[in-house]
Amino acid sequence: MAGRAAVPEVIWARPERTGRGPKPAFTRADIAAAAVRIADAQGLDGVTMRHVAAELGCGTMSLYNYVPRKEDLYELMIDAVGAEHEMFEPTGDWRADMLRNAEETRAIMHRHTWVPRLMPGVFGFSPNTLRYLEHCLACLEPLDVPAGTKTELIALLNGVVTTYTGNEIATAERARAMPWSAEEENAVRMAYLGSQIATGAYPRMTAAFTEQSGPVDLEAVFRRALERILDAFDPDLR
Amino acid sequence: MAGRAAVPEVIWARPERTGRGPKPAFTRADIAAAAVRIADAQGLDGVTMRHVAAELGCGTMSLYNYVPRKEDLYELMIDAVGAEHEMFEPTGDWRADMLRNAEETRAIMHRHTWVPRLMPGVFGFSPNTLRYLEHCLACLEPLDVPAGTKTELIALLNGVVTTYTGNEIATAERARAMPWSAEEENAVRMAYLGSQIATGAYPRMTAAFTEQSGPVDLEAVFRRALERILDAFDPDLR
DNA sequence: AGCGCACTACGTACGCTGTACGTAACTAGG
DNA sequence: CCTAGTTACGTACAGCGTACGTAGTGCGCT
Repeated sequence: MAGRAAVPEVIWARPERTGRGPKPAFTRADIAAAAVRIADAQGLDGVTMRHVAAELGCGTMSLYNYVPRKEDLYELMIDAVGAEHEMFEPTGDWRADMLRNAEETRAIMHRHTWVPRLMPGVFGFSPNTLRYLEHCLACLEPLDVPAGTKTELIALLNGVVTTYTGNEIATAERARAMPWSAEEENAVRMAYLGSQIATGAYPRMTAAFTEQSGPVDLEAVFRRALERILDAFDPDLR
Repeated sequence: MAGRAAVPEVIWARPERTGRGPKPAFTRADIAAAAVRIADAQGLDGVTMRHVAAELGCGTMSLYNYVPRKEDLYELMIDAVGAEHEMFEPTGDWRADMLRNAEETRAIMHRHTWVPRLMPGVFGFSPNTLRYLEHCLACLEPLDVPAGTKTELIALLNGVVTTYTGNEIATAERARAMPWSAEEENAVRMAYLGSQIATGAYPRMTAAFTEQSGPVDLEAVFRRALERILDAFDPDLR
């Protein structure tokens, strides 16, 4: 009856230390940093409670004193890389500022390629997430639309950045970590795609594929997508 | 040296049966259907090789005759639900047609709530994915832009649909499956958010939050996002 | 016709995961 | 000073993906 309550927890709401008992050996930041280090070096699958504990030099189960569930560890990681955002002074040009924010997010994801895989699952408003949102709203100050619309712009832009950069990274990662080379992988997939196209069942796709010359420039596609989204919110263009 | 080659495989390129030996007990469609049934009933985490095999009534390792890696099972699943797309006759109104496609994708995802979680990882061009792309291109026939731009439109739209519907589902799922109620969860999160806002560190967020009255209508936000993206590609609006 | 081999079927086993639980050491508050 | 709340962490368990070995089956070739 007086057992531990089955109550939801937001890790950010839980105090970092409580005063009684031995002093905690680590801070939350230590733990996040260790997990990020592992994820950067070995990929997200290397982030296990055992590995993080070993990286910190403590027993596996000691981690659970700081992080009640593994999911919370992920939340710590996302918050940690959120600190890498440069919260620059808004210039007054909201389009340029938001583009800069987007490019920076993309750069962070390329530094920490596990971020896009983690983003969808992480929901909480961590401290650095809140700081970033506030910064985006500051950049959007000159934009004369309701606050709700600004929120929608930020969400749409962030979603697209995550999706696109995630794709870029997935494409690049498939090369690494596989026992075969990127060329082989591509060759096999393209051979299959070619065989499908050759059946004539997909005439329009065939046209689209043969029309394009050379490999797709993913970065250019990304930037065009950003511009288009900004266009869609720009009152000067309607 | 003459061991099994470490060569990439596209499951769709691998023939479904080869004529020699005993007849396979299942088709790929059987397996996909079983996996989808489990995922619908128990969630994606219920989809394990053991469970799928049990659902089919065969030994766990027999599954590996049909599906070399679990990842391929996921690809089968995505392809299976792709068959639920209605490939209607294009009306000539590309905006309306693409909106219909997007809404249908959203409906499919709400029927199979595990799809958004799986989408980012699945890369291959499965038969039904190809059919759907072809159908989208057919819908975009009246749109007078280069083929590459059409592809970008489709990708952007699909990405947004996945992201938004994934969010809708994640929000709804958090209520289920948790040992606490959605109200409790929300209360705790909102209490934390309120405490953060109360610090005054995020004035613009505070304004945005207090300005809005009532809960956010996620579906309306979704539809606005779609319209904006279509706007961005509409030559009649530039 | 009959042999051989490619294929299906599947039990066992291994290394790994998240984490529940119990116990020992430690320190701040009453 | 005592005691209650913490930290620390070893052990244990259920479950995962899948490598490997063996037995049975039936098509294709000689």
